[in-house]
This record gives sequence, C-alpha cells and structure tokens, in this order.
Amino acid sequence: MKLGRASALGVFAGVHLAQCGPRSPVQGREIAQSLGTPHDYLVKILQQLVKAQIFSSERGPAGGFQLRKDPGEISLLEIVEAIEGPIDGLPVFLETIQTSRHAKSGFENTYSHMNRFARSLLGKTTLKDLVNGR
Amino acid sequence: MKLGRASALGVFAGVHLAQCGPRSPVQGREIAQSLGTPHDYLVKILQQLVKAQIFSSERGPAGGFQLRKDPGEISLLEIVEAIEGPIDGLPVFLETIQTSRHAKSGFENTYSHMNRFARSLLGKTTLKDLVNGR
DNA sequence: GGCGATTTACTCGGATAAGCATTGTCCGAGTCAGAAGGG
DNA sequence: CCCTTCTGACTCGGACAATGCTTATCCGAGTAAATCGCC
Repeated sequence: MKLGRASALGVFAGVHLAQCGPRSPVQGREIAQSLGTPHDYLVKILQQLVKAQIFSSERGPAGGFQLRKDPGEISLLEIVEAIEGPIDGLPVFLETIQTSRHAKSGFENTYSHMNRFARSLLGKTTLKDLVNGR
Repeated sequence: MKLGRASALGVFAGVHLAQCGPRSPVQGREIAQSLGTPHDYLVKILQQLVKAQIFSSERGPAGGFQLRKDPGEISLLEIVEAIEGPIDGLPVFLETIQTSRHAKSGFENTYSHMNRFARSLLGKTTLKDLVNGR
C-alpha cells in the first residue's frame, strides 16, 4: 500500500509549475532546488512526464519545463502512472502460488477493489486541488 | 499500491490451516508443499504470525502450526500488518521534500484516504470468506 | 515390564546471501540563444 | 550594419553505481515424542 518517492516528486514538481503559472519555461535546476532534491534524479522524472505528454520541455538557454494542460486538468493518477506504470494489474507472484480456486479469486477480488478505489481517488485529485490546499 | 508476496503467502497459509479444520497441528513442510513455495522461507513468515498471536506452534515430532482463533475471526488485515508492519503511516520520504504546506497536506490527505479504505477492506475480509470463495 | 538414555523430527531464531526495484550519478550528444568577430 | 561563427547553458538519453527492501538459504539450538537398551 505505498507510493514511491519518485511519484511524490513528480506531483510536487507539477505543483511548482502550476504555481509559476503559464509563464516562460522553468528550469530543472530551479525545481530541484525548490524541492530540495538532487537535480539529475529529478530531471529523469521530469523527462518521464514529458514523454507522457503531461509536461513539455524546451532546450537551450532560457529552456525548461512547462505544463501542457491546465492544472485543473492534470490528475495525480496521470502523473503516478506515468512514473510507476499502470496501477490496476494483479501482482505477478499470484500465479506462482498454488491454492484453492476460491481463495485465490477471493484474494484477487479484495486486491482489485483496493486498486480501483485508489485509481478513482487519484483520478479525481488534480494539481489545482493541491495548490489550493484541499 | 501493492501487497508483497510474503503477505499473500501468509494469507494462503491461513486458508490452508482453516481448510484443515481444528485437527492436530499441520507441519510447515506440508503447507510449503501445498503452496508450492520454499520451506525455509515460508516458515519464517509463519513464525511472524505466531509472534503476532494469530497462529500457534508446537515443537517436536507431530508438531506444527495451528490457527489460534476461528477462521471467521481472522481478518486479512491482521495477517498483512503482522508481516509488512502497520499500513496507516505516511511515507517517510515526505519529510525530505520541500513544498508548499497546501500541497503537502493535500497529498497526505489523498494518501491516507487510500490507506483507510485499504485497511477497512482488509479488515472486513476474513479467512472464512476466502475459504468459501466470495 | 519399567525406567532412563538416545535418537529423531520438528520449530525457533539469528545470520547471511541473492535478487530486484528504487534512487542517485555521470557523461556525451543535441539544441538553441546570445555574444563575438569579420567583412 | 549584417552575416557567420563561436560559446555557453540547457535538455535529452543512455549507461551505470549505490542503496535498500524483499526473498531465500543455512545452520545451530531448543524441544518433545518415540525408540532403544539396560536393569
């Protein structure tokens, strides 16, 4: 039941961009400094979000990162799934455990209930919600 | 958003014991064989559940493991928390990330909502539920 | 037959290795803006 | 004044090291039942 540090960094980087508004691009260095996290690592995360079409980036001096959409249109789910991969799958190791059909399907039921709830909750929360503490 | 393999093994071991009914103790070897998992590793998990007062164990020949309570009284939550530790805590790394108070508390809110739901769901599901596929 | 010593089969507990995902670092290449320099 | 070249600052992308958690293995110690042997 946990979310990785990288996901949190992605989310808060998004918050930072949202707070900067639709001004000119924000440099990776500035974001890293603001979050208090190593530059090279953060940039790797930002790049994943660029590839996922959530952020955009510009090169050269005066380059940097920007939100592609309105902060109210970007859900935490998009960000988290762009970084950790899809959330909804059943764990792989289940296939390697032998047990009664009943027990296994019951377990899978409970498991996917949890995931569905998490997905829907993350999908409902946007960057805008976080900026105006909710 | 995931549960470890060890937790699943603990749960299915409990299911196995429940299926055996309140007969004499079941050997670790038998459970491991039934689940198709390495003996030494499984026993380590079983021991954690013994320490958590969920299973009981007897030594010597004809020894083995048993449920301490009725299968209907043992929730998945007990088992999972005995193995992975408490579920409800916020992730530690949050303290190492600098961001606005609003954003952080919003994130924590969403996070603990997910955990509360997972806890309540796991708390409602018992070994008995899994034995009679539900 | 009875009683104690020995064997046996199991759990307990700690130590430790192997695997794997996450986190973090490094460097070369691409790119663009602005500065420098030459005509 | 204009065009070209150079330089610097930044992102991109891949490769790779370090760290930490999960999974798995190993072994000695404790324990209790069953067996064996001796009286």
